[in-house]
Amino acid sequence: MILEKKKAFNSFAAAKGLRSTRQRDIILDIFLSTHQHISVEELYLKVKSSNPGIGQATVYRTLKLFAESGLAREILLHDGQTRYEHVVAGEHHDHLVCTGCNAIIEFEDETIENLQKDIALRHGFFIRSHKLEIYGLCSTCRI
Amino acid sequence: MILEKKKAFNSFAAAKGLRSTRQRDIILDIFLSTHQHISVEELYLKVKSSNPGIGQATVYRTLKLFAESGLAREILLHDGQTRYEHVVAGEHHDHLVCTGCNAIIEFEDETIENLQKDIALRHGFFIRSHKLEIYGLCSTCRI
DNA sequence: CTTGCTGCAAACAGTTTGCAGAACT
DNA sequence: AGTTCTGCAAACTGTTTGCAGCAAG
Repeated sequence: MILEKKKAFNSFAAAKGLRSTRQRDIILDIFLSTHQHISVEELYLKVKSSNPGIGQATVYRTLKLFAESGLAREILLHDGQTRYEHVVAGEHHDHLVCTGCNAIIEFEDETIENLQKDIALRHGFFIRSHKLEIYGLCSTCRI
Repeated sequence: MILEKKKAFNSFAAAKGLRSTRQRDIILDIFLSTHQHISVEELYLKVKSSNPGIGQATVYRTLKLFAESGLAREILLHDGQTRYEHVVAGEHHDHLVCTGCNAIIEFEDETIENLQKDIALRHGFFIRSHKLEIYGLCSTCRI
């Protein structure tokens, strides 16, 4: 599945006339090996630890490309950092964000997705994407 | 209703031992007179036009107070500015955000709210607040 | 009179950009 | 060879903070 994602990005890159570079490969590998919701800074540190030569700006630029290619999605929480999560084709998950321990629990609910489509339809709105975040306390922190 | 909100803020201020100042009154008045989703910068410009002496830092600080008092809510869209919206007790609305013209359409859907409660229950999660944003093109921009 | 609040400017954090050299095709 | 990409550092943007003076209680 990681291989598929790499192929997907390569097609995107080819279609846009982008070059295949060592840095992009490395950053893609590391991004794909991470868990969800990594911040640019976190990813940059990971990248730097195995590849000290790679600059922060490249990581920023590359993540933007990933987002553009549909491989990743930018998410904004309330900590002042842009985070990126993996996009899994045909699947969309939303987040329960614990304000106690910052844990993020993912969930998916088809009914909610369908209701959103109804709402959009009612407003003549064409949906590109959406984001649902529920803030509160997880089972551990609520005690 | 504006008066009620002022009273609510004054109780909050009193409870926290905050002082009542000319600046906070002015900023509160202007905030309450605005429409939804105003950015700090926008509000600051409004404030400055009628009260040139008031500084930007005060506006930032005061809006944070409003959020803390439950009168306003911070929202993050993808334009790099923190915005504040009015909190209406017992009501919660979500947003359709047009990426074409930046229009924001509000909606409310009780079914979605209830589904969220179900999901939270299933995960042992205690909900404090939530945020649902649907991105796409509004009826004008999709043409 | 005491303490909190304000305005200013400087500091800050995250992100973007200009540019010269390196790397891909 | 011709372009795109990279790394660096500087620039930028939105926001926060330190501090001296001002104002509320």
